[in-house]
Amino acid sequence: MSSIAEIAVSNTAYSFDMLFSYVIPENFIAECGCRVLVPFGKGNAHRMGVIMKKRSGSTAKLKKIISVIDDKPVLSSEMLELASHLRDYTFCTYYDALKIMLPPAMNVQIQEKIRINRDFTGDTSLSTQASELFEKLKNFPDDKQVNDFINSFISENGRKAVDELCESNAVISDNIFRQNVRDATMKMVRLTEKYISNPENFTLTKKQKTVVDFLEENNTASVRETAYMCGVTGVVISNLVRNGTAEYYEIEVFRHVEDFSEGHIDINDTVLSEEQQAVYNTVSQQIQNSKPAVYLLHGVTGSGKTAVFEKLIEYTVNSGRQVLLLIPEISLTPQILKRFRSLFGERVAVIHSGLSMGQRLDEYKRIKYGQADIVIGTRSAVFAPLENIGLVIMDEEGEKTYKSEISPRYDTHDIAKRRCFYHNATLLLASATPSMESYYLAEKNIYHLVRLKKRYQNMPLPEVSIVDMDEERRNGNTNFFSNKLVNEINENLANGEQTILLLNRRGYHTVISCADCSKTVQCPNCSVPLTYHRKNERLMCHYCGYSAEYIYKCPSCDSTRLKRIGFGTQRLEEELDMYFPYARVLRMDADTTFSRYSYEKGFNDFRNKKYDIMIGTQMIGKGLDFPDVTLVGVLSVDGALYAGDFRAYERTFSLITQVVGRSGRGERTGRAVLQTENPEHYIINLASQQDYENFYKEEIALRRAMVFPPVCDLCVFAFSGRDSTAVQTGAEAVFMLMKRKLDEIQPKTPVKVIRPVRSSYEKINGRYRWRIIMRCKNTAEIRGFISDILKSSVKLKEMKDISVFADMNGDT
DNA sequence: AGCACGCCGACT
DNA sequence: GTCGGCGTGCTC
Repeated sequence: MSSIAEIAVSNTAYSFDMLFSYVIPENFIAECGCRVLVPFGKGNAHRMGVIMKKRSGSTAKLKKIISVIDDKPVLSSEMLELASHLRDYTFCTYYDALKIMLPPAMNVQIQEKIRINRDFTGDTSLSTQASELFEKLKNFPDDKQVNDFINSFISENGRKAVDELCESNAVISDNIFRQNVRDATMKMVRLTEKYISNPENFTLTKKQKTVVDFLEENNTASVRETAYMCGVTGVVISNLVRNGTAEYYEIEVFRHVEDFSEGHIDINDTVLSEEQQAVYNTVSQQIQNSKPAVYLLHGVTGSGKTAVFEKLIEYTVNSGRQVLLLIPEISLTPQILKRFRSLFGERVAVIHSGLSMGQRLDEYKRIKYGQADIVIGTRSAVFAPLENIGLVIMDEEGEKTYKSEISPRYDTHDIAKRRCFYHNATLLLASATPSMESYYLAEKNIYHLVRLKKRYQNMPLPEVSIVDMDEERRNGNTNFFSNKLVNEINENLANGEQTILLLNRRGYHTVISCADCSKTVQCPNCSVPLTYHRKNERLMCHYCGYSAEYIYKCPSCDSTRLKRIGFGTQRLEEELDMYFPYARVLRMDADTTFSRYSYEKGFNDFRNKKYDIMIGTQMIGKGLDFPDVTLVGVLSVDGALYAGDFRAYERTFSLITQVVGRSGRGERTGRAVLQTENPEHYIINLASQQDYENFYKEEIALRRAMVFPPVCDLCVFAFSGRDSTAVQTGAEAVFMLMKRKLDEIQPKTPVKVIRPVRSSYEKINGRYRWRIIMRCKNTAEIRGFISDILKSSVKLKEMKDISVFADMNGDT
């Protein structure tokens, strides 16, 4: 008879996280995987928990479960086990690990409501504090006031007396579960009728006036957008609402997920080429074998990987098993969704962050109850509650969005692999530019490598020209556009063909620099320069959202000789105007990010040939399929090359390869123009030839020589805090601790700890950041060491007010 | 992270 | 004499 539950409790710190044992009261039905409510800590505050294990044993001194939330488990035993794994590998708490497996709507908040038992007839055994409290409570006329009083009583005196009253039944405690239902709406603001008819009745401050002017011009906008455009915080807007000038209302967003299908498409209309068929045969054979295996599909851009996926998915679901298709980012690949809904209809469930909580919950249920056997989604969809997986596909597997940057800091590859192992399923990783990690494992025959070498229908690869911008300058052209690129664009315009222009993000931003002291204007909260935004004529910080008015005087030396530098959007605009005055140009700005579906609209308009040229950053270079694009220009490929971290070459290669691959996907051969200051650079040359194999050879030699992943693992210990020297001191104290402990344990695999350094942006959001990088092998022993360090570092006095986390193989 | 217990200074 | 400061240790 098992009567004890081992429970993962919410809101524990990593330093004391463990499974806590509670008694399951006899009349409770509480299975593993059910959510429960438990008393926790000295104050017995109510907390959420999930039952991880059950056992029998002495129940002495254990607290009791208050209530069981689910009558059936919400998490399978596979998921519970996966949560423990996640905790061991990513150094998070049990509860954090469990939380990402559930849709956010299931992450309920508990609110305790206490009401008085009017039938209670006194109890002489009550302590004086409890009976005094009870006497006071009796004087309140309604439950609401009782509850309010008790809450303030608890915060002043603790819950001892209240619990006593609960125990003796003098008051009754109910737990209300509140779901975070901020569902699918966007907060909008508009001027009131009252203001519009009599504006003279209102007195406005300067900032309020800005907002009102903006609203008069635009009628209505989202609160976020209004704040952004006017350079104010939400407070100004809420003041306007309070004095009756403006009003809030809500509109529904993200509603378009349902209507994705464009009528039924028959999968039999998809005909595979010989090469595609060969890949299909190999992988489907493996799925039939029902043995866990990983395949790496390296297919050149435009080789028709999606068609192979479709056939494999059909094969898998026809054999009664389920499929998980993971994609790097949903807002850039709406066509994939459309396509799969049209092919497979209601069997497809979609999980991504753009859905409302209600929709996510619905999709989760459809998967859980077996109504959907094909799941498409981003990173977190790898935890979809499928119970009979046959195939997991990771499209564009080298994309960095597959690595979580927030706790739990997991890598989707690991989770997918583990789930495939559990389900005897096949994992198919696919990319035109596989990650070094995956290709390395394929080379070692741990993964099976399959290839698509030809473009679909044997279309040739784009013809790539590399333009030396240095030489261009020597010949007197100091503009952003080389003569070559201008000629190519003109040719496209004349032929009615489309062009994509790619800028690197760093250059795209304009920063303000002083001609006298040569300092840039910095964000007061973050150690990054403020960027100039053309749209609202303000200076903004991309890390913390700080916004300031445009300045004309250098903050350091008071000089007025300020200049805008960077790949000025302004100048770009002017040059576009000068060279291509009649072209229809679509700009996919970073500024547009606050309405993510404006991307989609933009892409659709571009696809429908409403524009001749599309300009944007990284994001337009990946995964999109525009059949009429025959020219791709990269204005400068250099920025990414010198990003400074060890993955810079890999990312540059991938970016160039992918963007060049956007060109010539329809019937006409594509061209690409790469502008660079380093025309001889091997990365650029290899990428222009789409020569992944040689890139890999060069790069792996480098990684071997320098001892970087994939030949070893890198664990980053990231420190942050409000005081800059305290963060450094904390990091140094932990560094000493690490050295000492390493000497003690003498690990079996080599470990090298590099002394603390400032993070590349030292200050973000007012917090200073330092890091320690550790070269190691990700073994159980090393993970134990990391966990131990994290737990013991919170006890160091130097670490007071400093937070630290460990990230295995994340960004350095 | 909270929360209680415990040991030293300024105050009616 | 006591109220309250925040150092220390624990959380089933």
